[in-house]
Amino acid sequence: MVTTRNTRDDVVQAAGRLFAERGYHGTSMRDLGRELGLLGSSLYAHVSSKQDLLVDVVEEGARLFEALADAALAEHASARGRLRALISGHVDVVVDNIDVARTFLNEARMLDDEHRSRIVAARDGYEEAFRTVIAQGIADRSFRSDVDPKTASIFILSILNALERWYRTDGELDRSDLVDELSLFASAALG
Amino acid sequence: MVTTRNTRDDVVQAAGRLFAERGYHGTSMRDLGRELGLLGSSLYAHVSSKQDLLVDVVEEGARLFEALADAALAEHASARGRLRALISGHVDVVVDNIDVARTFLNEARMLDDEHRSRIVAARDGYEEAFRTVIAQGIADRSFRSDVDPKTASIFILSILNALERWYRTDGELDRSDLVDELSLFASAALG
DNA sequence: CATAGACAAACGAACGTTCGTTTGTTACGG
DNA sequence: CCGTAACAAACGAACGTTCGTTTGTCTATG
Repeated sequence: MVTTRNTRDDVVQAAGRLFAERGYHGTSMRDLGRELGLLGSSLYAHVSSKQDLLVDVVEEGARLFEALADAALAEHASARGRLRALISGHVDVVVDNIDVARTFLNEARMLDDEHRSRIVAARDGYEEAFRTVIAQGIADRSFRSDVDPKTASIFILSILNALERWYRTDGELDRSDLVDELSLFASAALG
Repeated sequence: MVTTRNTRDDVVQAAGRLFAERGYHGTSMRDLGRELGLLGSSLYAHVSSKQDLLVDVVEEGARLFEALADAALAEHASARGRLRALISGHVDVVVDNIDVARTFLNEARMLDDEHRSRIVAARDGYEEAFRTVIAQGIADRSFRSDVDPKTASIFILSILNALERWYRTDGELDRSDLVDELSLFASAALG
């Protein structure tokens, strides 16, 4: 018997998995218990409410994306370098934390008002990183002058945020090919 | 008192609105009844189950996208013309049927296996229209030869499918400006 | 033209089930 | 042996759905 007892992190991770697959409202505490081999009521030894679990998963997602943006901007100076780092980092976050990313992207709206507004702010900040980098590239003539940084950043983020809907690590396209395709597409679009 | 009685279409439309806003599992029959000024139980004079409502809304979405793709391909011959028609038509469908589109895009996975596979097939067919048009443009040298029609079609559709998440008719960007921005971006990306 | 019958829409109460959560108790690991 | 993880049972509320009945409207017939 190598089975150990469950920790809070086990519970949060399993919650992320089920929230990603079935949605927050499509997942019951008993479902989650079954996933971990225990009763639904036993989960309350680890968390104080179902909503708490959603908060934990979504805020972890927010932290991952914020950290990636900070690192990308710190480690690169040119607009093209920064954009590629944002894209590559985003792919890493989604591929390595698929359940957290899916829950962050699709279930954050189920949060109560207070927590949701914090997440919306984080998301806005993340989008701003893209917008700023694109504006930088327009200013230094790396990118075309007729692109609108606001819509262009939304478009590129739309592509990145949709990855969770179709990209699977066991498909034909490996991670670095995906980053290449994404960077090529974005680069061409920005001129 | 100008109140009239509700029809089945009223119920389906209200269901689309709530499913889009709160998700299928986040909407109860009593919520839906309240939206129409009736009791939850009264809805069963119009539909036979909650799942039926989801089927109705999602299949309407599938019909709208299929019809748009057929029209775009029939009315244009060139790759660029067809792509712009696909984009413009997609924007029309999303803007004019926002609740249906959101439910189609986000809640179709809540369908039972049988209905869901029909919807997945419809979605695949829709994506194929984009892929074929891009391949056509590569073949006749309208587009760059180093774009992959498969990933490019996914990327463009990712942008279009994300519209429901941010585009609002009361914002700064009107519909034709949006279509221009989208077409410009896609055109530039494809070379 | 009046009226009885058919019909659709809605009600209100209740069904059995599941929901999130609480409580009290037991067992196991450090 | 203490503390935490888990159990088992139970709570009240909400869930989707069914039932018998009422209401209002349209239509066919006498």
